Amino acid sequence: MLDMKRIRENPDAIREGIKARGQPADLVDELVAFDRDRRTLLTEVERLKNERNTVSLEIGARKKQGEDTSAAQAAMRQLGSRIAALDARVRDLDEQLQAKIIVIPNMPHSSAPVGPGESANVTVRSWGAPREFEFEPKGHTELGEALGILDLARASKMSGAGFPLFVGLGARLERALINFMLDLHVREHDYIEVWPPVLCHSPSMTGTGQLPKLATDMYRLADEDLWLIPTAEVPVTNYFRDEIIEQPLPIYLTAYSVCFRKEAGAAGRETRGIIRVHQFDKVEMVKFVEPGTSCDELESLTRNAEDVLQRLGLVYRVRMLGAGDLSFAAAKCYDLELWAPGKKAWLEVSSCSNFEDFQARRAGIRFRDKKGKVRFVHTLNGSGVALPRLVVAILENGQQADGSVTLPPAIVPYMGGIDRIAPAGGLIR
RNA sequence: GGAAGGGUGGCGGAGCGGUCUAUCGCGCCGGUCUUGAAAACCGGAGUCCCGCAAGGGACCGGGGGUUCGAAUCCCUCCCCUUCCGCCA
Repeated sequence: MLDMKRIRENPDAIREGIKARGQPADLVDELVAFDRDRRTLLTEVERLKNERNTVSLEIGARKKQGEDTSAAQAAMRQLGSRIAALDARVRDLDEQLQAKIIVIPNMPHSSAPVGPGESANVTVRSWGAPREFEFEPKGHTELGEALGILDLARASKMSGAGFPLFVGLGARLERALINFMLDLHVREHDYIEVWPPVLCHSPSMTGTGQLPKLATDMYRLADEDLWLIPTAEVPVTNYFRDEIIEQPLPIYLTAYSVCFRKEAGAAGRETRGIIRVHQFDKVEMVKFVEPGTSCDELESLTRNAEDVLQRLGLVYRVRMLGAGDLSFAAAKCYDLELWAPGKKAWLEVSSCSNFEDFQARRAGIRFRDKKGKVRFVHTLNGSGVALPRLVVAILENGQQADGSVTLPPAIVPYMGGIDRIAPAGGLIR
């Protein structure tokens, strides 16, 4: 959420920012008009309340003297109904204002390139060289099913299309990767581990910016105000919702969680395999930092995510998103994309974003600066990293001519010493 | 799911119709003293909104009501704690 004062004082800059995202900016003018009306009414009703407070106090004093105050009481009763009417109008304007301001996206950071959609995205660096294959590399679905570690047919029997089912060493690989990533962030990157709820209510979803815009992309329980989280960003960022953080910043939190997404707008895209699924595992990193430091913190957050990929020896590139491709709440974002040689495509496994004070304002997350003044923190988060696509890259990169898959050395200790998955036929341990 | 008790400033905790301008304690900030710190003493400070300012208004879990006037009385919803039931 943007500061209303900022919109009031720089409407042109706000309009520019929204247009850079490729969205219509007419809401800004409505907002400015509503805000002006609200302040006029507010000034008026506050004047009347001051009068009521003063006179009511006098009435009390005069009654003690035994005076007749019925005339004054009648006048105040009338004033009271005027106040009630004005209060109702102010509240109405407040609600409309809130409904409008909550759907205005964050302003793109000045360093984010401008251009429609994905057109302005740029590769800022890349790591590793794609492996040369002496045979035609297979896709992860074929590999996984042949190895008996991925069973999409049975998954759909349980839950319908779009759900992963890992079996045997596939399930173990999933668990090993989660542990590997959490250990890395906790032991070497100074994050504190959190194991959060995967159902969150509307205030939390609004706090991080999933609501109201993404309501149709999320699963919701039928009888309660609870949603299945699309990312651990939601519960972990809301850790400090409506709080003034009393401990020193920055604070780094990391969490594994399962994530749920309807992918409603993605019908027909990536339907085969586990590249786009309704449920997936992810390790998330979240930062709460002082405003002046958030740019640098985004760089180190991104390096933390890259570290996962480098230790696994996977080829990747870092893309800086243009304004047109930024998510609703982000001011700046780097995507990490893994090379998948079977699919011959780059797969997004992490989005590292700086939200500046946009989420903090919605969620009421504040701190005291050096002068003791209460201010909004800046929040950041990034995947560190998302699992299904990571598994895709590991399978496709590690595949051998005989159909087996060699695992990255870094994960072998987490696999109990197993460094290779070979086809065995049937259910195997 | 049932019963009881609670939600007050960063924390603890008073207040139960009008000097509430929300007592007090802890913690916090500044100062005195000290080589430095602690202690002691003195002083300061809740959050949000409107206003150039002076100042004004709102906020005692949320919403509604009663009243000239509500932290205080009434209704309602939410949350927390304890006990019972069920349960991984």
